Amino acid sequence: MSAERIDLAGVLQKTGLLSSLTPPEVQLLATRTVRKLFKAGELLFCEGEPCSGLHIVAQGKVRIFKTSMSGREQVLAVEGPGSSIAELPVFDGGPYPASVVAIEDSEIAFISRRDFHAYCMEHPDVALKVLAVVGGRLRRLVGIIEELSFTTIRQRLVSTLLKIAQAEGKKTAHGVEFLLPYSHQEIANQLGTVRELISRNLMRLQAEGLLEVDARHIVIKNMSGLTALLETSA
Amino acid sequence: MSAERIDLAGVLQKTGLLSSLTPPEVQLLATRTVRKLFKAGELLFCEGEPCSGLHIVAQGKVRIFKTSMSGREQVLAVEGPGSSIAELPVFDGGPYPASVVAIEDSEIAFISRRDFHAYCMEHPDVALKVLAVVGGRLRRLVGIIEELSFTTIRQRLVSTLLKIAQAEGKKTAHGVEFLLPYSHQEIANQLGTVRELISRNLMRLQAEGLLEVDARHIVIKNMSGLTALLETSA
DNA sequence: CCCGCGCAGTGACTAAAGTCGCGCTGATAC
DNA sequence: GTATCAGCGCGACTTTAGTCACTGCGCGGG
Repeated sequence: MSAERIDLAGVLQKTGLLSSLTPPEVQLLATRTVRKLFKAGELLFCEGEPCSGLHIVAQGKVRIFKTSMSGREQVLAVEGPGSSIAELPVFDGGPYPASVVAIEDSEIAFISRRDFHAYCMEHPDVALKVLAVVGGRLRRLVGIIEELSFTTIRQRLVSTLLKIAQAEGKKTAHGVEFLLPYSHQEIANQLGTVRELISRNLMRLQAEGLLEVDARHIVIKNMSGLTALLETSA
Repeated sequence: MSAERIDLAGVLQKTGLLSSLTPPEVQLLATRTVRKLFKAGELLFCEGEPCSGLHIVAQGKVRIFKTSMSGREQVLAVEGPGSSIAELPVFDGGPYPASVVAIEDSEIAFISRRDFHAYCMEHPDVALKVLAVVGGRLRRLVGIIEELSFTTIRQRLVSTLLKIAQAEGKKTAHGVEFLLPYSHQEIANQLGTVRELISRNLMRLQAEGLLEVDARHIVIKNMSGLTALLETSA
C-alpha cells in the first residue's frame, strides 16, 4: 500500500458524492485528501479497528464482509468506483463494523474524520448526499436480513443466478447461457453458507431440468420454473 | 390516529437529535412539525409505501419489522422516545423498507420531507446528528446479519436471555431470576424463527441444568455455562 | 514430467430448523 | 358458568443446513 498527497479534483468529481460542488470547492476538499493504493487481496481495514476517516473508492472494487470465528464469511456489499465506504463510523466514532478487502487493484481516496466533518458543516449538501448513500446501504442490508431470515439457500442461489443471467446472459437456442463470474466458494460467502451447498443445489436444479451446469458454464432451460421458486415465499 | 399542529419545542429538545439547537431554532422547526397519536397495535406505515417524511418517537415505543409471505416476522429494531425512524427514505426518496407498528400508545412527531431537507441545509449539525443516528442503526443491522448467518437459534436465544437478565434480573439464592417481558412468539419474531423453537430450546437449556423455566419465570442456574455457549462461534 | 494446489463433485452422516397436529391452561367475555 | 381465545408444551415428522472425508480434474512451476 502506498500513500501520497495528490490533486484529486477529477477523481472526487466522479464520485457522485460531490458532484454538485463547484470546482473550487472540490479543489479545497482535494487538498485534504490522501490517495492510497491497494493491491488485489489487500485489506483496507479490519472489523473492530478504530475508525480514522472516510474512504471513497476511486478505482477498482472492494468487498465488505464479516467473518465468523469458524472461518465462515458473509459478504455485506461489493463496492465499485464512486462509492464511499465506512461512512458511518466517521460520524458515530465507533470502530469499523466489518472488514474491507480490495478484490482488484484499487485506488482509495481517504479523508480524515475531522476534515470531512468540518467540510460537511460548510457544505450541508454534502452531508445530505452522504445520507443518501448511507440510505442505499441501509436498504441493501435490510434486503440481506430479509433473505437470511425468510428464504432458503436454494432460493438465494436461484435469485443470484437470475441476477447474473440478467446482467450478462445471452439467449441461445438452448436457453439463457452465461459463465459464472465467481467460484462456488465466493457464491457461498455471498449467501452466507458453505461451498458444498452451492454445488449440491446447482446439481439439484439440474436434476429438476431447470438448469444445465457444466463447470462454470450455465444454461437456464426453464426460466419461469426458476422464477416460480422465488415466489413461494418472500 | 389523530393529527394536530402544536408546539413541540419540549418534545423535540428531548430527542437528542436536536439537542444542540438553540431554543428559537427548535421553535422554528416545531412550527413545521405535526404530532400524531397512535394506539398500541396501530401501524404507522407499511413496507413499500412511499415515504412522506421523518418520524420521531416522542412518547411510547414502536417496532420496526419485515414480514414474509408465509407470515413470519423479523424484527429489525424497537425504538423508544427520542429515536427517529425512517430517516433514510427521507433522503433517497425510495419507499419504506420495513413496516412500523406502535407497541404502546405512542406520540410521533412528523416532519415533512421537504421541510426537514431545508432545515438540514440551514443547520448542518442536524444533518450530522441524523447521520450518527443512522450510523447506529447500520451497526445494529450488521449485528443482526452476523447473528442470522453465523449463529444458531439456540445461541441467539441465550444471548437475548442474557441481555434481559442483565437489564432486569435479580440475584437470589437460586441464581439470577427474571420474568420474560415477551411471549414466545415475540421472541421468535426477534430471532427470525418460529414459536416452537423458542419453547424447545428453553426446555433443552433447562434439561441441561443451565436454566429453570416456569412459564415466563426464568432462573439462570449456571451463568458461565450459558456465556460459554456463545463463545463457540461469533 | 510430476508435484502441488485451487476448485469442484459426492457420499454418508449429524444437527438444526421448520411443520403439523393436538391438548392443556388461565384469562377474559358474555 | 361456560365459551372463547391466546399462549404454551410436546410428540412425530420432513426438510435444510452443515460437516467430514475423499476423489478427481486442470493448470502452472520446478
